[in-house]
Amino acid sequence: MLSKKTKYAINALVYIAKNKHEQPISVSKISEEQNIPLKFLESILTELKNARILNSKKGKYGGYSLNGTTEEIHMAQVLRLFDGAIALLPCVTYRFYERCEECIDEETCGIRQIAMEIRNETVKRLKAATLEDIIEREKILKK
Amino acid sequence: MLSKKTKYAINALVYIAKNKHEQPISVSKISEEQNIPLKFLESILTELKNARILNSKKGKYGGYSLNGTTEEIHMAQVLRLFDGAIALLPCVTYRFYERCEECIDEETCGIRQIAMEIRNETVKRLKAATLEDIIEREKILKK
DNA sequence: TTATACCCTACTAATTTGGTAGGAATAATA
DNA sequence: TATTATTCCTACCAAATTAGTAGGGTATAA
Repeated sequence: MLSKKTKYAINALVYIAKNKHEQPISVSKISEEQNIPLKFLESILTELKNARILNSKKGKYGGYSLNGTTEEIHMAQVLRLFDGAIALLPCVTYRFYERCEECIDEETCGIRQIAMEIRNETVKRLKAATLEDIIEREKILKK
Repeated sequence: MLSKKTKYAINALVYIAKNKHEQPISVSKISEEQNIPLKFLESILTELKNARILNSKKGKYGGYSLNGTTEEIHMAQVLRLFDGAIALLPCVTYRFYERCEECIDEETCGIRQIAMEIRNETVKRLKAATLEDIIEREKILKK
């Protein structure tokens, strides 16, 4: 399951992407429009900024804007940032590798292979889920 | 990520399946062979019994045996039992449906559609991952 | 210079995870 | 029938994670 943090982050990013003509957008605006607790959202956007997914501008009329195009930013990035590894097992992740303590032989572990196949498929789809793709899907669904 | 409970459960099931000629098998035997804390494993096997995935036999020379063939028992069942929903969002699960509180319109939510596609693919693969399949994969990997 | 924003450091309550402890009930066998 | 090996049942618990809140400090445009 995605954490609320991840869901909030994606919703905020999609919102910013949809309103790119009026950037930067303030936290309070996003908070109101997207139903996200203000202070919590503040910390989320700070993390997105530190990860260079967003740009920020301080002071009056400041706010956040995308750092990159809507085709470059995708769900896999956001998910890894807030929820960590995407895979079902720590031993099949690339960035967050860890051995399963209870595992007797990683090389011949049957569920490891299955977890790897699922991860590959999932990551492929999450990378394809760019902001552009999400917005496009919503347009089609609205018809 | 799979919880330890789920991993322990799968390892125990695979172990029981591999040794089906000497059933029933006691918790202590599985605990030793599979590196799983005894008391914790006890509670896991009780849950598997309550879910009718295992049979139990009380008293001396008692223990657990599979309730069903190795082709019938698969990872999706076990995962749902211990970790709940498989999907990334509560609004795309069949058995554990819940609305996302923050969601503005479920019908036109772009990430919902993506989550649904990922769930379908993942469930398909987890259902194909029967005990038989896991054991077969391990045989091939050992060569 | 003032109002509007982001930035930073703490704190916290509730839930989940990964167990442990102790004994009662049951069944095989000597 | 006593012993022993096993499952079954209830209760407890510590650590980690999640989903926030509180309270200012700091930068900047008008």
